[in-house]
Amino acid sequence: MRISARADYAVRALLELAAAGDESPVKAEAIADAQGIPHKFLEGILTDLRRGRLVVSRRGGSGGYRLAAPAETITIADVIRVVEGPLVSVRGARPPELSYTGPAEALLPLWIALRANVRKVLDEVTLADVAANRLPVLVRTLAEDPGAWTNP
Amino acid sequence: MRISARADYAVRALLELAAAGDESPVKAEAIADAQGIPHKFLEGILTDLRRGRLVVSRRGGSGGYRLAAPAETITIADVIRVVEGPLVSVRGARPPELSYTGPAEALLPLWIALRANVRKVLDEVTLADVAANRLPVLVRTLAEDPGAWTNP
DNA sequence: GTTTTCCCTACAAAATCAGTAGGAAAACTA
DNA sequence: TAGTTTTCCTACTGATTTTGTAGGGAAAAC
Repeated sequence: MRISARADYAVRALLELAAAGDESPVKAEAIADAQGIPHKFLEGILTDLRRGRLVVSRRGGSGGYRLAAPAETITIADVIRVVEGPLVSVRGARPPELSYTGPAEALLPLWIALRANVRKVLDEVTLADVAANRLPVLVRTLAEDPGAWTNP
Repeated sequence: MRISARADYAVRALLELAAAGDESPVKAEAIADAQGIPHKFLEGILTDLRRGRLVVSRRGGSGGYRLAAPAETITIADVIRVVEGPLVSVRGARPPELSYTGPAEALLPLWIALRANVRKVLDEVTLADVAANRLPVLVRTLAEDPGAWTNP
């Protein structure tokens, strides 16, 4: 289960916009520099985000990108869905589209539960939460468990 | 965040072994037929599972595969780690290896929390649980929420 | 009218995914 | 011992996805 570079970059780009506020747009190159993202690659990602209505853009001298909605209303799950598609998929299909037989029958509710627990984190955290370093209590609790940081 | 065909097939193959019990080994072809998995592809997966010490094999007439340990002691996370590597990775790296700057700093604890919540499901469910359709209460509860089955 | 910046298309190397093919080695059976 | 069965090993292939790069066109600001 991997988060692609596209998704990671998309979230970081939006966090820069969330931090910049609503006064003036931020240029793609400024975002790329701030977060160390290849600038032409980022442009493609920003196009996806615009088509997904998460950002609005303006061209010209004092142009750039702004969030299309308040940072408090955009969740991390929203971002991943725009750039990566479904949050969780199994063999390219969403869990409800799968069918299992024999001893594997209970796999379907398992994948559903997995997706539910992923949503519990990504659907609850907004860009504003991350940018201000104020994660919801549930998420803080999960992250504060010492075992959560050890590798296997 | 996707579960690959390899991982899905691996879990289903092991569930067939869990259901078969310990008496006699199950042939690769029998597993492939039972679960509708391409047989030569499955052979490669079973090799991984053997190298990962999740199954043992025997050749010849009455050969086949058996679980290397009781089904109650092998978790779904174990299986995914053997065939896919780390449970959750971001841009190919495990969360603790990442570093973020500026407004993205709180992304690291977020990915850690995400991984922790994935583990809460996959580390707690064993092959025996799924094969017998007796998922742990936590997982049942997650899967029974009606909203968990709706797509976006 | 010039500059700036987004916007669009096309391309491409590399990795991953999902298999296939053919046979060698080992174990069992008779 | 000979023959059958099944795992085990190596290699290969085609499709898709990922992660970018290159070059220029269109709109907006100044």
